[in-house]
Amino acid sequence: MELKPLKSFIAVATLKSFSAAARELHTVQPAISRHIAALEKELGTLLFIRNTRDVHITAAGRQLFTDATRILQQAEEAVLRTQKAANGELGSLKVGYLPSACLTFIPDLVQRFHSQYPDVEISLFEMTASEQLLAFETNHIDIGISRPLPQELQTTFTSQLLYTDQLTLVLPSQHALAQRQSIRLDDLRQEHIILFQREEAVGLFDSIINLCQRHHFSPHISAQPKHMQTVLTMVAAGLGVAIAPLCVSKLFTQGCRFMPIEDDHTQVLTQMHYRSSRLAPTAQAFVNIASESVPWIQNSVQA
Amino acid sequence: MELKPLKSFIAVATLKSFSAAARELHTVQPAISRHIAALEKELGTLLFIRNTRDVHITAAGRQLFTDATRILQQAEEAVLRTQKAANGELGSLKVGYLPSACLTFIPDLVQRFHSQYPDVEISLFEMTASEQLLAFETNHIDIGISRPLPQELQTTFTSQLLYTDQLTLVLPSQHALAQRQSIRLDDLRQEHIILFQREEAVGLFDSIINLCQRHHFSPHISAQPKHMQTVLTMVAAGLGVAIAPLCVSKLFTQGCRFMPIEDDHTQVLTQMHYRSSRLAPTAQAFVNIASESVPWIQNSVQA
DNA sequence: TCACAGTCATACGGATTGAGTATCAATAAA
DNA sequence: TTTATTGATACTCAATCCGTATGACTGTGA
Repeated sequence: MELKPLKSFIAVATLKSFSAAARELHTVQPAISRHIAALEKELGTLLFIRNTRDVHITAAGRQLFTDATRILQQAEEAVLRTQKAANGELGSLKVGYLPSACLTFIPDLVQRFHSQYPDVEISLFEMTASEQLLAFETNHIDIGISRPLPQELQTTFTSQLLYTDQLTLVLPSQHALAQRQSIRLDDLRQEHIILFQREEAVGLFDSIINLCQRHHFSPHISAQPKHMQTVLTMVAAGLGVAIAPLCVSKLFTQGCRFMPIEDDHTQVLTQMHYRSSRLAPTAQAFVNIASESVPWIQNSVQA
Repeated sequence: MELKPLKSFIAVATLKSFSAAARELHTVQPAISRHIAALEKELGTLLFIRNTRDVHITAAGRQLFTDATRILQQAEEAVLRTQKAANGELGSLKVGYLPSACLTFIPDLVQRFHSQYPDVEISLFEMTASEQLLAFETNHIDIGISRPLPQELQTTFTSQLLYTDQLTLVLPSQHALAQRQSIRLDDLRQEHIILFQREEAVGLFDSIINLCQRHHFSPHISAQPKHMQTVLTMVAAGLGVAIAPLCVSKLFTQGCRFMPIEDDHTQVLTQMHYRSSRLAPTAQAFVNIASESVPWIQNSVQA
């Protein structure tokens, strides 16, 4: 069964006339007759009872009419939906992100996207950087937001800057240094330093280590949690001090004190990553929206 | 858009291979390539990303896949449904019937039909005979069950006997004759007779009149209700006596007494009627079931 | 490294399909 | 009765679509 004969059938059923149906479909009456005859042969049933003057639909024809109408409508809709999917206006989108770096802007960014692409089902996943890489492998996310990726991944992934942050010192409230307005790196030589796990941000981790080395000390690293919130919790517990992106101050910070580091100007980057090849149209749409939003994101983070 | 290319598309999407799809569809690979190319041209989008080694579906292709699958399935189902409709196994059926004549067997008959034709939506309408004729005109019923039709309608309608009943006398319980075991027509010369409206059963009405005339009296007809229940109510109210089919004894009969008429052997027929031309398949199915059920109906009425 | 096997795309020829023309039979209206 | 219109049918021709042959490309295995 093909759709063209079904269109003829619907025209005949609607207009109750083979000739009129032919005129409507910009063809000739014998073509319509053949379409109907072919359908009737395929179905083994009369669809119309026609003498040369009147055309009456049969019970079988009535049934086919309802089905054929729906089928043709769905065929039309399928075309539109496929085209929308190609434009990223329809489909699904899965985004993984570092909560510590994204909590301030992700809700608004997603809302922006949703208002412009209401038919895209967007799924959000809080993930560490290494979880994101795993999720890329298994196609569980289309887009990941985290720190810059290690060198060797920068060919398979494309990255785009969302905002830049600075480093801050995080001390326990009761710490001896906690009353100062700012601090210098040299002051930290004797401190136990709590750093996040290296895999979560290789570049940042290494540049912090380098920073210490430039000030002629190797930090006493007492733990490497995966989650920034854990870093803060450990600081609050008095287990050490942390050097972390300032954005962590948006997390639960009870018992922590944040203090600028005078002699550091490290730029901490938050980037959006996606596979360089075969970017889903919905993901492309998200990338566009996010790119447009960069100035606004930078603002919202500093506020 | 036609269905054949969609079938090719689904095969390719399923097997992730043009060649394999061709084998599955008993055709050759270039045909598949052309189908996909045609779809892609019509939709203005790539459906697959293929190098000569791998075939990957695109987001647009994924969307089309879900839609196309549904469309093809519905096309198959449409064929089956249309054929079922042609066999009377699917559709609707509207039956009008005289409640007084049918109450005893209609529920079971409908249940028989429904168990054999579960996908037919059957509608029941209590109707007088004249209401049935009107309903036939406006296609509100396919089948009517009532008394034999007047002669002039017996060409446009086909009728089939369901059961035969006999006449009975209905008297008020307090009537002078109410204590007798049976009665003869001659005994009724002085009685006011309540008869149903002539249009509701022309033949029966006239044969009752003739019956009286053969016994040399014209009945004093005091009213002609359309509904048999009204006849009984009027008898119970003492407004007269009635001659009616025995089946009315299944109605609400308080205040009425039924009495055989010794010298009458009139056969009261209950028939199923339908238009001689263009009988809906569902109606044909019902007619068949009803025909098979005739012996059983006859029994159920006499019980 | 190279030949091979298997992929999809493309070009071409032929068969099939399908549309359009002409015409017929039937029927309602004039 | 005539006329106009309907749907069915026969026929012709054109478009389409299939199948074959072939090419370009790429993993695979020797």
